[in-house]
Amino acid sequence: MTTEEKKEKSLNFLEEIVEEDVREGKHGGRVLTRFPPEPNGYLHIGHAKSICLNFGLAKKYGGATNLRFDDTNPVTEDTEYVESIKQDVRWLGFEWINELYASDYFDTLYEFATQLIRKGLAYVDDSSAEEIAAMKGTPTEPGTESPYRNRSVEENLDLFERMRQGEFAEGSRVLRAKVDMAAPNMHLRDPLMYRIKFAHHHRTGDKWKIYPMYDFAHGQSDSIEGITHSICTLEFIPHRALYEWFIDKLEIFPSRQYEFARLNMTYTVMSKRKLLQLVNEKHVNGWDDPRMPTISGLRRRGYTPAAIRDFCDRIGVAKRENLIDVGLLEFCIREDLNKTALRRMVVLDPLKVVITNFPEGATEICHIENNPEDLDAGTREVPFTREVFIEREDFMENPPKKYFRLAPGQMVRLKGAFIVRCDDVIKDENDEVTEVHCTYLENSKSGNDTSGINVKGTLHWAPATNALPVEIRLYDRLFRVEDPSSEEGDFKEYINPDSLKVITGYAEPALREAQASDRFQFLRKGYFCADLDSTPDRLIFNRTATLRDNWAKEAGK
RNA sequence: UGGCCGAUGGUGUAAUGGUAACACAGGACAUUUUGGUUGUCUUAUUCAGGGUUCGAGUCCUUGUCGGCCAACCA
Repeated sequence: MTTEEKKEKSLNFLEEIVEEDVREGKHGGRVLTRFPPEPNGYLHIGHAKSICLNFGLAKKYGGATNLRFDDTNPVTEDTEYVESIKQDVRWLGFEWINELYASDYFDTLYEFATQLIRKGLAYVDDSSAEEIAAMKGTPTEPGTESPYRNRSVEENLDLFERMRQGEFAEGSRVLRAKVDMAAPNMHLRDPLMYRIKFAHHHRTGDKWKIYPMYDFAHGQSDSIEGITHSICTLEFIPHRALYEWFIDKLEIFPSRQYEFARLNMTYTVMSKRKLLQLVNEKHVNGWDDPRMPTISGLRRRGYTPAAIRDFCDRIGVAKRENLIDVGLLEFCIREDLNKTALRRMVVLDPLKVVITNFPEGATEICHIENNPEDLDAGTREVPFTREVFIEREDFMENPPKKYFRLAPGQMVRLKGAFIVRCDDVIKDENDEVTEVHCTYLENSKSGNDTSGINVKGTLHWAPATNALPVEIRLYDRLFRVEDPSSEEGDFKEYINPDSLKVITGYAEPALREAQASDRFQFLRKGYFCADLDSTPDRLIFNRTATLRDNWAKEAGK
């Protein structure tokens, strides 16, 4: 992209805000963002949108980005997730300036809380969870004040300190902010700041018996780090008033929160809870199952970081709810791989073709380009023999009009080799075609074709004699419906039972070299990626995406 | 029936008071030794009514529709 084109692309609303802040010299023109995952699950494509936004915004305006783990709830969080998150962010191509943890601030946060108590803005409440919920009121009715709301500063300080010491049972007391029990915004009705939990924390161990809530951790963490623009999703809009209340009362660095609409995508689910369920209930084979919308799933499926970044760029950023067509993601990976993936020929559903006029035992070496989009990728050798496999669907005994493939009396080119004509069809007792007999045109070899014959169709093929069997995993969308979450009943009822088909394909010899995570275009079949479990003795390929298929559309009409 | 956020082609995103743009998807044609790629063309009176204005997708107002908010989750 030239600078001129870049300049012409209009800014999204967050870029406008940051650009104006920089122009006005807010915070001395400094921009610091943060990506704040909770380490309780794997990152998905929706997080990728947030990552691209946070890191992209900072980079564009000369700033930097912190990676901060929002680890304030020890019962759901784990270091396993910390590691996967770091790996995924790096794989996407981003580097943080600081690796931080909300738990690093537990001491400071405790001090902040006592400040609020001293100011008469926080109190220890002995009510039970049920009582607190009942006193909260409803969106249309104001709440009622807790009987513990007006304890003295001294008593609150004492009780809070004893909560920290672990003197009280879990759930017996909480620390609440004293805001406004009648506020129309429910989050302002004396929100909880701290709860008692005797849980082991993945970083602070057993040091703490009390843990801060999101609302008393996130904004303060932003402020401590000097985050200038704290970007989150729409559901946090009602939290913003509280975010600002704490910063105001504590008189700390004024980070600002901005909200954008999270990514939703067709034929999948995006909530961590639902993804966890798919994993736990074995509907998929783990977080990195290639059908999952997780970063690790997409990676295993064969997606490239560049394609995912391009996708995030194309979907844009706004504040309205959206449901992005998964077809756009597929477009992005096809566009990337079309330019870079080496071509190989693999027959997924073999039909034997005997070239009756080709000498038995003979081999004709064909030199075929590795990538027509990139001639620097060179060529490879493919041995042509008397017996080859073609795709079963590439032959029809009684073809419809406009069928350019093999049929009795019809001619096609075998890619990079010869033109062949179908002379005979061999069938078994069930009337199933078992073999097709052809003759080849000796003077039609690719590169020095003097036959003068032009054929409409070119088929991929593989030599049958020393065919290389490979395992192929054909992935399809995980759900049968566009938006499983909005359907009646349990979203799992809409799982696509055919989302994975495992077959054996027959490959040309050059594929033998494939290493795990190598990506290829299997000619006319799609993009495939050697699976993590693939070995030289047992090659396994995951289908990343099919090719566009205009014939399938035409035939389906 | 409280508060907040939003509404532009099938899907997304733009147009920042001056006559709806771009991408994907869909359709048509051309090119092609991948029915791939590529190229050209094509698909909208901006949720509805009222108002301000010479002029409104944009501002005001009312309504409609959608989303979010009453976890000791984040």
